[in-house]
Amino acid sequence: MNQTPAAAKRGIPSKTDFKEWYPFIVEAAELVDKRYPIKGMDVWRPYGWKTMRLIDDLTHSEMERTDHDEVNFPLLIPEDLLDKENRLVSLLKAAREQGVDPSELRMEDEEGGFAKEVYWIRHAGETKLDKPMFLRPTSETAMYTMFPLWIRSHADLPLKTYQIVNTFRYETKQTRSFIRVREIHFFEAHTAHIDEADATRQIEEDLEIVQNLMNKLKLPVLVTKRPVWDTFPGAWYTIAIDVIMPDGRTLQVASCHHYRDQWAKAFDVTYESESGEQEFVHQTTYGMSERLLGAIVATHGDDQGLIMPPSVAPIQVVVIPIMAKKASEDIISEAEKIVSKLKESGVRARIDARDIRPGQKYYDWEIKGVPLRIELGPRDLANDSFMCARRTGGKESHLLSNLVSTVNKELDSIGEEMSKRSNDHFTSSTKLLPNFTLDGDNLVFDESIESNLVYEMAFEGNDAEAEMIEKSTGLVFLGNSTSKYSKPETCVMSGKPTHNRVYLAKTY
RNA sequence: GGCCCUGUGGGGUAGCUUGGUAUCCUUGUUGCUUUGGGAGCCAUAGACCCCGGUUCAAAUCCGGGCGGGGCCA
Repeated sequence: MNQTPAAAKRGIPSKTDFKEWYPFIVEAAELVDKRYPIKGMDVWRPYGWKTMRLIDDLTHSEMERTDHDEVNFPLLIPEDLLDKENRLVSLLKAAREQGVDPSELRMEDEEGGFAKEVYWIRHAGETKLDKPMFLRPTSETAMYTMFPLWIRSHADLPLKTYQIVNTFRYETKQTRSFIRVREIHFFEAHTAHIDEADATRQIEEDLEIVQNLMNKLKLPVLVTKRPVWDTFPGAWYTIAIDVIMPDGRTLQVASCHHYRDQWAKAFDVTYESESGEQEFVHQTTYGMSERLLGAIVATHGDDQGLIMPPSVAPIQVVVIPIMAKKASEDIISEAEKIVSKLKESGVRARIDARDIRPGQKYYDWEIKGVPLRIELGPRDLANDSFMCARRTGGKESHLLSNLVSTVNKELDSIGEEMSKRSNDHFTSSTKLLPNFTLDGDNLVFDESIESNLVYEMAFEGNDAEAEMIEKSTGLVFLGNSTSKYSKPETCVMSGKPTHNRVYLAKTY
């Protein structure tokens, strides 16, 4: 592909070569430093960490809005609690495979859950620990050990908690910054409810929160109920939120689990109802991670570097003084005034007064994706104006007297342009599954299946039919979309009328 | 989980087949020049992943570890 001179200068690969582009850009924009010598554990650099903190801020305020309380649990969990979880997961898995009610099965010791991907602590100094501990891969077991102590009566419900902490999973697969890591920057909300219906309402609230966040981050998403065979065994059902990456593969950026009372039974989380009975609570969880940042990088970036959504850009406006030999002090002091005015009005702005050529500065801030650049030189000063260059393209002069309102308008229009671009990509990446004929267990398609697209179809078939589709296309079922067909469509396999809109994709 | 490839200044690379003096670009620093509104030039700094083996001699060959990348289930 053609590279612009700017991209060639910095050695940025073309975004069409996403496998090269992504790892290059996360380091070149100084989000992370991958040179730390442990696989899957990158160092967050200030610019990347600030961005993540701003994303977390959006999460915090959504949690606040919906009356969740923040907690902070220990990183270490004793071994016996994992056994408890594993027994539960094995039991539920077995029940699902045999198609029976979990309560009819006995709990047996069997490997399951996260057992194979946890980091163990077996020594303290030279001393072997009597009770080994592990680093949390997620906090269900830690939290549900405490929930019974906190929940006594129906008046204690609903209990809505969350935390943003690091969790650890020993990934054996290839790791990728933000997308697959071993130390995860994890958001997890855990709630307990009086009954199944109230837990279901919680899931609905979670999905509303997801929509609010994604609107701010300018990320269009697929919301699907995962197929049974792909649901976490501890969950009754899972709703997942996926972003379509530039190569057409999907990335799961959030998920909500409805646990019903399955975990409550394993951890004995009960409350006394109004009628004085001991009842099990119904629980949900909602999780997200730095994958959100990965999705932002991948979705919005271009051949020149990142483009940060104004809502989470650590620097929304950078002011570049264009010096002239005689007037440079005037120009710098005027540029500083602009920055402080913007800061007062709540805009994240900074000056770049380094003694290097302006062109170099432009490259630096473009690669970091600063949405708006203000240039201030002698010509502008003479006209009481400033130059405004959008990272999404375009550059105009505006009057200094309208500084704050102009900047806010420009930031809004950058956000709109980003939405438009990401929606266009989303729309053009989704296609109806082509017609096919059956040849034994194999589907023969009229048109070839593109690996860089997400396919949509009406589906009401069984697991065997789903497997045939997966094998023939090389894609996997994301699940049933939460936005169903308004009128019944014909199932591609069984021919039955159905409202189920199903998505197929290659996944990360 | 299985198989394959790979590791050279801060970043990207040549050299490895056939063992002996490490190449070029970029970045950093310094200086010059330029109409400081997306320049050019001088000088300078900086590297063979780690441990072991073979050898007079290892970036190069062999083994292991760690790191990186790819493919399959």
